[in-house]
Amino acid sequence: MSDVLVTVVSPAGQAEQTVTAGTRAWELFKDVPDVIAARVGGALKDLAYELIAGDEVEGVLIDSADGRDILRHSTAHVLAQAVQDLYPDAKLGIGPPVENGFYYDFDVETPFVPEDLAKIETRMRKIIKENQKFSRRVTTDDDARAELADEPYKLELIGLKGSAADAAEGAGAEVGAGELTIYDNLDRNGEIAWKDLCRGPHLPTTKRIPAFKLMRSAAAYWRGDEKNKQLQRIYGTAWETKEALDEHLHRIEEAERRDHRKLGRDLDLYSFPDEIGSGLPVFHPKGGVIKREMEDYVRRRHIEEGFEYVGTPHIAKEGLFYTSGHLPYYGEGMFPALDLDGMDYRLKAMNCPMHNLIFRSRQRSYRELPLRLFEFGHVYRNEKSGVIHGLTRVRGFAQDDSHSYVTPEQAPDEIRHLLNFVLSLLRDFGLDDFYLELSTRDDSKPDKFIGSDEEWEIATKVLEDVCVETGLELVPDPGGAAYYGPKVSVQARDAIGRTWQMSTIQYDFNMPSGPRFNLEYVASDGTRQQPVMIHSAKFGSIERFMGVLVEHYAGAFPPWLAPVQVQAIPVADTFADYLYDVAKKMKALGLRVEVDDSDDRMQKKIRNAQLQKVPFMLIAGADDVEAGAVSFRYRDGRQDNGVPIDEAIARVAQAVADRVQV
RNA sequence: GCCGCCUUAGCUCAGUCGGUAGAGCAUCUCACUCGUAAUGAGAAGGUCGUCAGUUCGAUUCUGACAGGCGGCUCCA
Repeated sequence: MSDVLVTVVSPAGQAEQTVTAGTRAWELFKDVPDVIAARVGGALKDLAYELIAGDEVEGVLIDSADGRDILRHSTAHVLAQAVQDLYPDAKLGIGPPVENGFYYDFDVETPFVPEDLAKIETRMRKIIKENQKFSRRVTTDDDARAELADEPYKLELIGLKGSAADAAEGAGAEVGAGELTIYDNLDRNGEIAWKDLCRGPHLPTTKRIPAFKLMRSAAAYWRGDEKNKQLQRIYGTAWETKEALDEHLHRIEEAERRDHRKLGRDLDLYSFPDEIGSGLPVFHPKGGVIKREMEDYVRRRHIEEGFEYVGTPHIAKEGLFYTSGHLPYYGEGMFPALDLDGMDYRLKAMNCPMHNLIFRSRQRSYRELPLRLFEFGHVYRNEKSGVIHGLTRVRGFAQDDSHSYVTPEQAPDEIRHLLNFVLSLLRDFGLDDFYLELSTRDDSKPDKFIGSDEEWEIATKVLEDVCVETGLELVPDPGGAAYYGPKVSVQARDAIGRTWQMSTIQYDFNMPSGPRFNLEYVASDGTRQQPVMIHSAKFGSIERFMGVLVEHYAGAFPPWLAPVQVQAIPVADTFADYLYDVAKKMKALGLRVEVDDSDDRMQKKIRNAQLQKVPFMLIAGADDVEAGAVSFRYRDGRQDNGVPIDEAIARVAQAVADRVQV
């Protein structure tokens, strides 16, 4: 038997090793139980892979990103096996790993209920305990079709092989671009217990699944297209250890604790009255404070950055939205028409048409450009009922919307200016971890976009160049553009690592054009030229941004945003007047102070202030009165007693002015 | 919009195998005047999401609708 020379790559470095022909990858790693797959020449392989001369082999640890994907994908297989054991008529869809877990789609007669999940989970544990072996087998298209004749969705995937990754998210996990493979699950006797069309790789055996949990079931359209049948999707999660699973479940609890819908109720910020309608929030006084602080600050910053504040109505004659292209291209997103004296009016879904009319209200000179119009424009969008979600997805909202009218030459600078402005604003609100997404046209759907190929190319290039300059991560989003132009969106990561789409900047050569608004300015040579317009929303929407801030801060706002900045608490009733005097001085500086003069005991008042997440508690009793001082208690329980009144006031005022967290 | 689940007091939740309901917190009243996360007592509060149907009788069973939740699709 001949020997083969392979290179083993490990964190320690590379080492050449001679093994006998027929040696399998697992033999290189038998001392490292956490290795569950191999990376050979960059490609992931099963541990059963047979080494050939010249291979560069690296062990894949179960707790690495690739290792977790493999673990989760294998767990998805176990899920599918369990489902078909219990529901033999279930047809298989796809079952890829996703962030923090996996899912598998099934076509079943009756949808799964929570009790079914419990049953399936039990069955899965049994399969895991049986220590079934994942065994890879190469097949041909024709053989696979014969073997999987009862699996209509798998047959469809075989037909899509190679382009599967484009055809449906996750389908690439089933059929790769290369050869077609089936994985057999072999029981102790080597009998095939179950099998699935799959690209792999997989764990060596089911017993290598250390910890998993089924999370929920839901419907999902086959291949992500709402024209297709809905399959029943089961979501689960799997981890390298029981501890890692527990941590994951704990993180989910933490996210629930921060849910802005719950905190909005607890902190009396806003509500969603049924009587008004789905997706139409109302802001209570405390939410109103946050909203006003946000608006005041952003309005001021816009003016400092050269924007002019304008105002436009919520409703307009329908013709305007034909001119803008909204009705033909965005019609299903708009509310139905209201008939007034035989004339159809529409609630606006975007502010740009109105701003264009302001631009067009008189002749414009090149000397005025860039002309920057800005407002908090309230827009109304007829969102499908199933997508409405707290403040982050609503039907009526205010955009901090601006339109910059520029010459084509000015466009790159203006976009740069806007992007830096956006990022600085988000940082001011405490978000400082971003990436950018560049949404471009879907060339296969020309009827969804207006304008020429050349114009799109220029616009996209300008946006891309500016994005690259920022040095931030840039993620492509093909097909995500607005109908009138490509878009950059700023995605911000919050305190617990979730990302939110906030700001957008869009380059638009279409609306100013002849067939639309026919916007013009007089150039230095006296000719009439068409400006480019750049749409930009910094928060995206005030509502969504507030929702994100609530979750980011878990309701514990920095003082400048906190609805109540100082809660004054007398140790006993007799000290209330003393605190009223302090509060009066603070109010004179514009600070938001409340004195709790209720009948509650001070301990209860502290508890209440704590639950309301007030940044400063100001406590005063006999000791403080005697010293002309007050005592601070902070949200983390920290105390600072006997602070002279003037110093205490200055301390609060400073924290507000500096927009810092305390 | 689609699929599943859910809807009992302001909030969180019990409960009624069909005979019109209960707790804690919050609210109000009274007493207590207290040094860093819940003082005590009492009161008030619900046509059990809405509308139909079955029934002697429906909060409970059935259906439709509305709203919510989790996904899918979509999106600021």
